[in-house]
Amino acid sequence: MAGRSDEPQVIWARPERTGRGPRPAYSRADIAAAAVRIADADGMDAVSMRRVAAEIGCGTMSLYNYVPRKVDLYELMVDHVSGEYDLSRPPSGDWRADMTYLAHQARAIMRRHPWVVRIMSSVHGISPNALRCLDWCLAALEGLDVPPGTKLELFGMVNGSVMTFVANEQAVAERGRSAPWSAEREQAVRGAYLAGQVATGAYPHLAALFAEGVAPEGDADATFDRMLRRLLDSFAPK
Amino acid sequence: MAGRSDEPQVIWARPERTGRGPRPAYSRADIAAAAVRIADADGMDAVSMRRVAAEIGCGTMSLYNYVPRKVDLYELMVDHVSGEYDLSRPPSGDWRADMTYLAHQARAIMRRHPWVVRIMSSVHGISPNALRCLDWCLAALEGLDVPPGTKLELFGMVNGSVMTFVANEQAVAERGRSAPWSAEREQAVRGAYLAGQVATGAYPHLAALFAEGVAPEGDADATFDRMLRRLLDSFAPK
DNA sequence: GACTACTACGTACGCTGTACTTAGTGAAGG
DNA sequence: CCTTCACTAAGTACAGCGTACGTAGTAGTC
Repeated sequence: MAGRSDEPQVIWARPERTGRGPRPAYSRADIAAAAVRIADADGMDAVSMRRVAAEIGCGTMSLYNYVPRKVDLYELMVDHVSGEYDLSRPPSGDWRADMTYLAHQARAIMRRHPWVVRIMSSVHGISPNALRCLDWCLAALEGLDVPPGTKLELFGMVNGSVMTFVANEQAVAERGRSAPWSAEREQAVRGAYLAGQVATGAYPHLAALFAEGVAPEGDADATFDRMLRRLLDSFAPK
Repeated sequence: MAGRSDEPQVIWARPERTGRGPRPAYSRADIAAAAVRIADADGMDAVSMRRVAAEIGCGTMSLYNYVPRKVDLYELMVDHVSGEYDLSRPPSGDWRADMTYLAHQARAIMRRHPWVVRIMSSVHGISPNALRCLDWCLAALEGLDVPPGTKLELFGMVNGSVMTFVANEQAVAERGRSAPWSAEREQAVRGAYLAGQVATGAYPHLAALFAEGVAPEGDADATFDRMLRRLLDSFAPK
């Protein structure tokens, strides 16, 4: 019977193996890896239960023995790529540097697996690799003299801000990719629309910004670091 | 023919009425209102093209004359609720207070329409009401002496952070709602799982946090304001 | 009045998540 | 050792999705 209703809702609270009956043919790691492979190759929309089952080589419904619901598959996927954090070296003692190190890795992971940002919000954040990451973070913040709750807030805000930032980056990058014509053409249409709206006079301050020639916003990496530095400073103003 | 491929990808760049042919029977506002009504009542998953079409009283495929793709419906929905921002009074002159005012409204809107956070990331942010909001924000930031690009960054970070915060709030609230048993039971299972993981000794610093008795995190409103204050301070440290 | 862009609508296709059923397997308890 | 039964594996089926496409009718433009 698939998806028993007296099971915990969180997949991590389910033991992977109960010890009774035949040995499961696949591991959670196998399944996660397969799903990640599909998402990397063909995008998140290509990740269906059927497709993942086919990828690991079992029947569609057999997959439900391992993954009771689709969202649990998301859990596995996010945990799997969270394993890409390199936390082998212990924190340096400079918590700002350590948090920056962590944030840069988070951004790198999200760039390597763009689909992560789409499913991250539906994930519980208590998967093994999430806890591993949190623990390293707490170690890094040992020297920071703030209440424990604030450390969790810091962790959450850094993660959230990185996600928001990358989501914006992706949105900008995506703008044209799906256009039937070239990206430039679509960008031009957007620009023309915006210019038209501004020209109506309904948005005077936005018009002023445009007239002033809004900054070319420079390097994305620089903007990212600036954002991050601001955020960290806000927790311990010097 | 529905969904012509030589049309702009952004619905806002499409005129609502071209002047040729029969007068459209419905307006974008009608459609947006209908979709919002459904989402408010039965959740985002209930918002399908069929259901929206039925709600406004037309055939399913007729809706595609107004809304070429599903994501465009999202645009209409987000713009519609963005109309709930009260920007009737001009900015006060105190940009921190004004941004706080804006952020509180954003949070209120997302609490009134929980589904917004799920679709907000797939939206372009150049809808009429988004521009109206941005313009008010720019007016509020007139007194802040930073480059124009930084003002846009501030707007983006505030919006993004509010979204992240509310998404977390919702995730916590949702944790138990979908459980077959009571929310407490599920919470207990989660807690037991976490305790078990911590007890393995794999997460020493997390264990220390638990042992120390992690702060009960107090009022969510207070946490929100603290987060916001930090963010604003990070743009203009006093 | 002819033309033509537009609205309106129904049918149909391929896909989704997953409830339910049946059969077989192998470790645990007596 | 043998019975028991929780477990794995798989297939079938269903309700619903987004939307491509074709057809018919309508109302502004030349």
